[in-house]
Amino acid sequence: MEKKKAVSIAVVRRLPRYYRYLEELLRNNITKISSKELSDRMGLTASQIRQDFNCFGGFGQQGYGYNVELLYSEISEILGISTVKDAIIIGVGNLGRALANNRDFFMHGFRLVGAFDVNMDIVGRTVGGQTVRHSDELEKFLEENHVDMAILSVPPTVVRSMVDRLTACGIKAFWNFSNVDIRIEGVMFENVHLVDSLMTLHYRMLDKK
Amino acid sequence: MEKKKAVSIAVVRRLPRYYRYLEELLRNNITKISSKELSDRMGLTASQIRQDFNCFGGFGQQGYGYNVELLYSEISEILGISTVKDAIIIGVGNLGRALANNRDFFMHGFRLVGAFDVNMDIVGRTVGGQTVRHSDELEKFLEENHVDMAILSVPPTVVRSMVDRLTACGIKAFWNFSNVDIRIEGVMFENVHLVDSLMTLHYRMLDKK
DNA sequence: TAGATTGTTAATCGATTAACAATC
DNA sequence: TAGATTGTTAATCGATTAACAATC
Repeated sequence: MEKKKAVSIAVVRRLPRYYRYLEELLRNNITKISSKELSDRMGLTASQIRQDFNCFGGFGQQGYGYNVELLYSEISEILGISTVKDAIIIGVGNLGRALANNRDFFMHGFRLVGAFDVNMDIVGRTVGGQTVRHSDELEKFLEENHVDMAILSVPPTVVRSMVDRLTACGIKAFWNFSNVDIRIEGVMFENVHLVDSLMTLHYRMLDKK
Repeated sequence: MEKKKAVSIAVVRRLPRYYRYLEELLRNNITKISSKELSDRMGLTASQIRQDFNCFGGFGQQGYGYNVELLYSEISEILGISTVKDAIIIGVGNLGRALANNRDFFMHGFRLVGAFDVNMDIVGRTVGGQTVRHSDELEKFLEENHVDMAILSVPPTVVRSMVDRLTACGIKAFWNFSNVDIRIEGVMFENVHLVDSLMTLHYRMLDKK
């Protein structure tokens, strides 16, 4: 019925970027933009931009270009910004705290509904508007509350068992900062492997010289 | 002379992953592995693994497979782990502090040699073994010290001017957390756009249902 | 209407996968 | 030697770019 050949991951990963650039255009009161002009700003080809947008429908007008406001709202719609999903954070160390306290992360389709840690010095503190609970309470919490996604900022050694517990409770999406790859059928992992990113940069710096 | 057709970015981004998996094999005292076996563990094809390694040379042995220790040391060599580069961090808010204090990030080819912020509440504190300096001292510091790379964890509004100042002082590599894209000829940006990552996850979660 | 720019089909390019001869 | 598995060439697949007819 709504079959139209799945949108490739390459396209999906460009969507937030389009969203950002359109946001900026709006801020600057630019009402109209052509694929050529946008491609210059973003460092893409005009052709790619038109191809990308046409995965979702024809948002432009021949001879004119794209209406920025319309395009922005279409892309917001596609990204589903207005559909708020419930997230919890597991591991409230330095990184976890930074993530939980960053309002920016929770203005784009997610809200934080819980925070967990095993460290008794941290349990009871407040991060991102949530009182940190002990990880032992996880199963009980998940039984009583609706949660769509879990942020993983725990040490690599405990990730696997944590993911097992969470998936057992029905969690099917993870924003994973643990630098460990996990693949489970039907479960979605968005990995942010910071060490990998850093090593890639390092390699490219050597390469350059 | 050492011309052999540049290694594609897709391959480069897999290198740290190979490195991680090989590290784990070593930890488990596994001395030998075939491309097939590694491909099962990593969720790649054996063919891709052999292609990837052969961008850098033949590390295997027909009929046997790969010696884990040798392969690990070759990949370490390729990634240049032992060549330590000097990094500074600009912006020591929640995220900047988490990055600076994470020893893990500075055990893979980088060391932190300076930290800067404009907030007087933060200037003078210690993060990642460095006393936070005021950003006004940046140019003087860069004149007197060798710096290869700058970590950008400042608000989006000030990134551009900060990058301009840093590139004017000769910095040619950035680990960029600011969620702003900057492109400058001859300057390398490794972007970690956390909000983009989160929005991508959000989209994929909607898509699923 | 003429000019501009889209939507879309076709061509190209690059990356992944398959196949197999080389060889340990 | 026979079996296994690499290194490497060829085939396939998918994503990007180019081209152009449709149309505002």
